[in-house]
Amino acid sequence: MSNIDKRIINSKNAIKNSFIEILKLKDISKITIKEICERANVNRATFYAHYSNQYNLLENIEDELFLNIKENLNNYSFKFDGSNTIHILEKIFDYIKANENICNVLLNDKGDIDFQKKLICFIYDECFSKWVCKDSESSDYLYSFVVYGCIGIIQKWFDDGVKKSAKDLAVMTYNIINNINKI
Amino acid sequence: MSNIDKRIINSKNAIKNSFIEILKLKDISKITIKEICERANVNRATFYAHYSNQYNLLENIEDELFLNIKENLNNYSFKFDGSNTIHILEKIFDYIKANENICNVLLNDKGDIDFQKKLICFIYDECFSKWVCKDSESSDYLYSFVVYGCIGIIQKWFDDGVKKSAKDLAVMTYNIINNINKI
DNA sequence: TAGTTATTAATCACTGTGTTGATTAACTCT
DNA sequence: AGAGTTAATCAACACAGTGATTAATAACTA
Repeated sequence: MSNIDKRIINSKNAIKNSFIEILKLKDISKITIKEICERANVNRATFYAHYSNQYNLLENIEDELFLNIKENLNNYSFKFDGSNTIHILEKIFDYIKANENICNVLLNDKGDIDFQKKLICFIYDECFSKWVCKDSESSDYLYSFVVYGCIGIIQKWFDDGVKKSAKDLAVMTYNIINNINKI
Repeated sequence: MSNIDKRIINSKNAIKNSFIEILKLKDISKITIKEICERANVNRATFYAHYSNQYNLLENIEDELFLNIKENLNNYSFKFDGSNTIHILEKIFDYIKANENICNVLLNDKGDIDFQKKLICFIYDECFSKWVCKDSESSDYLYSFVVYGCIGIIQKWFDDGVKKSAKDLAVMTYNIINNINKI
């Protein structure tokens, strides 16, 4: 998995870009390998050399984005102790906004909810769960409620054309979650 | 669209049951018309006489469930004024639990999120929105948060094996939403 | 029971799949 | 810059599922 060869990089990028564009137009289940390759000007055999199908390709793109978001957070020297949750949220939303083209496809209401869940769980675990008291009876349900609620907020954000600033969204999200956790 | 002919009823039921069973095992995009028909002991041409594809079939099943839930609510003479929200929620959850076989497939985390959204929006609009004050600035985001949050609760319910009673779930849901709306 | 109609089995052309082996082109490393 | 490596291409392949169409048959309604 060296991937230093320029040909590999080029092919993979062409395939990914083609796929993202088609994903804006139709559901992943309706996308064929054939049309991905035609748009990417890449032979079908080349696709199969790198990916097994469109779902595996999506998985690769999602993993990449997830890593990038994590890496981006590491650039800041945050303490994940609840003292600056709003700032962490703001940085994450900033990154998403800065990479709107791909994030829109992955995080809007047509995107992969499993990936969104994974992402939100990571954020929530980092930002909130450590300092939120746990009532064992209904805490699992509350957790599920909040995680899905956050997915709803982000999807709404994209539905709105990403007009709201990252900071505003961070403050709003923080307030809602903070209020809930007082139950 | 008379559907009085027993042959039609039988064919459609066989197809639906077969489909639901297969849907427990794999994603809808991986399901072929061929295998639905083989399991249903129905000719492929019969399938196409009633449905255009697996997605159209799912749509039919979803519409049917949605109607049934609404009809079920009409059996009770509720006032939708916020005075008995918990009881309405309980009846809905009761119905879902009573029809667990099909509801599990449609409402779990592998189910169709668009349908779940439609269902929750209906419930929320009936039970809550009429008597909740609207702050125009962030109310849309709050709405999206709550709707998705409720989806999360129901999915968690199924993930848990539907052990919690409908009443408990209703009370819990009511408390969370009620608390949020005080923001 | 007569008349209607849903279902069936057997076709059809077509599209996309995943793989293969030989050829060509592009890259890396010294 | 050149040798050796390897990725990409191309054509061909068998295969599976699609959606539609036919005539024959079976099951229904009234």
